[in-house]
Amino acid sequence: MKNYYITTAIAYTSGKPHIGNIYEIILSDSIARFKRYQGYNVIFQTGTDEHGQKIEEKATNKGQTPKQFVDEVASVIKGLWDKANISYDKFIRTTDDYHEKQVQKIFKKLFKQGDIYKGHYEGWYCTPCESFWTESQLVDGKCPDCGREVKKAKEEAYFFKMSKYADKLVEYYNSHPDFILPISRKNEMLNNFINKGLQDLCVSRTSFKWGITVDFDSKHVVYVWLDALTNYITGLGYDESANSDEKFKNFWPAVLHVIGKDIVRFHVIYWPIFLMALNLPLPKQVYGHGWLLQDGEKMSKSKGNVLYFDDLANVFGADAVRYYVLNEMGFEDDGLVGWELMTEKINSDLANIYGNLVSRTIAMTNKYFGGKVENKNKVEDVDNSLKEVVVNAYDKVAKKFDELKISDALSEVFAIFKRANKYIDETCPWVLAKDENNADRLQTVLYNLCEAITIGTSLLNVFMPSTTLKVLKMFNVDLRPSTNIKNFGETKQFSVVSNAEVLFPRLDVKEVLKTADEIKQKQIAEFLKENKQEVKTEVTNKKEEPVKKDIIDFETFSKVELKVGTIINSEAVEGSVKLLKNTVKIGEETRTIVSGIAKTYKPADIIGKQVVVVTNLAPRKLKGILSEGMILCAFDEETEDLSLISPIAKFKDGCEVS
RNA sequence: GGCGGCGUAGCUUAGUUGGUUAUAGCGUGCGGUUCAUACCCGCAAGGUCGUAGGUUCGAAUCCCACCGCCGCUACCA
Repeated sequence: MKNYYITTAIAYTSGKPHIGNIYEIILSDSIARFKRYQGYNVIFQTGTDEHGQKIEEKATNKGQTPKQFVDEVASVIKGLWDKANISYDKFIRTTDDYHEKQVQKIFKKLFKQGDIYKGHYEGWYCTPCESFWTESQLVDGKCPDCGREVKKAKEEAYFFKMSKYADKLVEYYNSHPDFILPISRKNEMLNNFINKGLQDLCVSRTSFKWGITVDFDSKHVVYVWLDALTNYITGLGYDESANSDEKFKNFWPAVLHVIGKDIVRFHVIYWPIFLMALNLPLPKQVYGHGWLLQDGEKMSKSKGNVLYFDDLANVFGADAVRYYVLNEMGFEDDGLVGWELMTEKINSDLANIYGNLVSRTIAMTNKYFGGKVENKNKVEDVDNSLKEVVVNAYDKVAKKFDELKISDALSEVFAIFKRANKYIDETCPWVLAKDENNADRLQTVLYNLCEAITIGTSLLNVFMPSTTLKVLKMFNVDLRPSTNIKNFGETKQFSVVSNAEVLFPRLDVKEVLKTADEIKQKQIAEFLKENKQEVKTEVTNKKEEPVKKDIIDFETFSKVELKVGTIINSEAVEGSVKLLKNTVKIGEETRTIVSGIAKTYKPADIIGKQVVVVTNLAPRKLKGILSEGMILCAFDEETEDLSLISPIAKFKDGCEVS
């Protein structure tokens, strides 16, 4: 029997996951179930990523230890996974002791063999937040989290030599064209990272404590990706000193890592390189799926539009929600979720097509034959076109699974039910029932329907595990295994329940929206409670309006030093389209200021012009040139028109603007 | 700004070695049916295939330009 190891990304325990997060788990679950159905020996692993500064902070705010905090969240997550009927074989937590131990060993090994070295992390440091930011992360040259001043700082840190393995990585990409799916992601990685030269990755932190300690240098904590990514091997019982479990030996490398498109980079660059350094085989495939968007926008608590699996499942049922997300998300694109969309889709596919088919078939079997039918072999031409669809379904579904086109696989299954509904119309059982002479033909027709439903439902099981078992029970048959899923006529006799339970009741959109609104109000209320008076405006403004900046007092404003200056020289910055390097005379001093105005102004246009300069702005390097200040401009967001701001009258350089 | 992708019916979307009348689902309209969860089946309407050029006997498909949207990334102070 062949082994198949599939993983999801591990969920970050900073809060309750929303429907978009759990989509990935449902997707992986249906793949894992299908592989088991095909006879593979499957290990399906999921779990939680529990370290990091953010969690440390959240715990502190709640007056808990980080461990208490993650224990709570992890159990919420596990509960959700269970509610969604996720058939994981292994649920790993990065706080599990065997994981922590191996991460420490791995870190030490990589350090000893020289892949990890000690250096300095240079960046902009925000003291109150205790965090480092890169130049590009800064907002207005300030801390993106709290908006306060940052200063250049150095922190001792460990780095991983990425570039050492770049060639080998590219080689692997080339020899495994399906390694990264969808293919567009691969090009992004090559163009943006690998071809431009890989930067060494910082793999330790000293700015917070909640993580796995570097055991030979306890000031340091292993940085998140080295910690989190290794879960894929530690979960199988990997041991750095060659005492790995049998499970690891049999199941590594993973056949498939299912992840969100936002973390592709970590899985197709850093993770393979870590594995190379450990001298382990690389995973066969990494699939970066799209996102579920709430009516086209990202979910946000402050808008009250975050959809949670349990809320949805309470309205539609867990299987119906699974059906919706699996059907909605394509292979490459993002998908849409929303209460109205879900109601419509579930009504049309599950209630009308599938549920109603089961219902009418059972009703007729009871009405005409007291609930028992067998194959009387009174065959007509129409039967064959029904059978053809049913018998071919399995191969089609399997092919779609191989291509990871899961929503297409689902459509192939539904083709059976659609064909069966048509078959009823073609055969008109209620007409046959009027003539005793047609009894055998009528029974054959109903038998064919029961058999088609049995096969279709067996295939549907990997998508909707619980409802499908209910249906099979209603027909008093077992799930048809893959070994004879193509044998139409396998069942000798059907003996159906006398009263078919309604599997998927039709839902009224208005009723659903009423419930949705209640949930939304509750969510907003909770959000406001958590965040007190903050961001109230965000809640009421549904449409994106230009962000109004906060009112500042005079004192804050007067911190900004503005002066009149004259541009005495200006030249284009080599290799840049937008930037001009200007020399500005401000009173006695002259400064170099780089500005993004080259689209509007040529150097000759502005030499000699007077401008207003922010003179106490932290210097910043742009395209390698140190820019000491900022020249004020008016800017039209829509037209991208731009104009320098000058004093109306010729003025003395160096004068203050206030 | 760089690299990549996309733009097809009201909505979601199929469609490359260029080749009769350009898919399919939802929604809409009409008809049929009554076993069924007012469901199912059939038919129809609806498209200048983003815009404007070019190559060709022939372009949704290939080429060029432009407009719009998206992804990654960057020097957007």
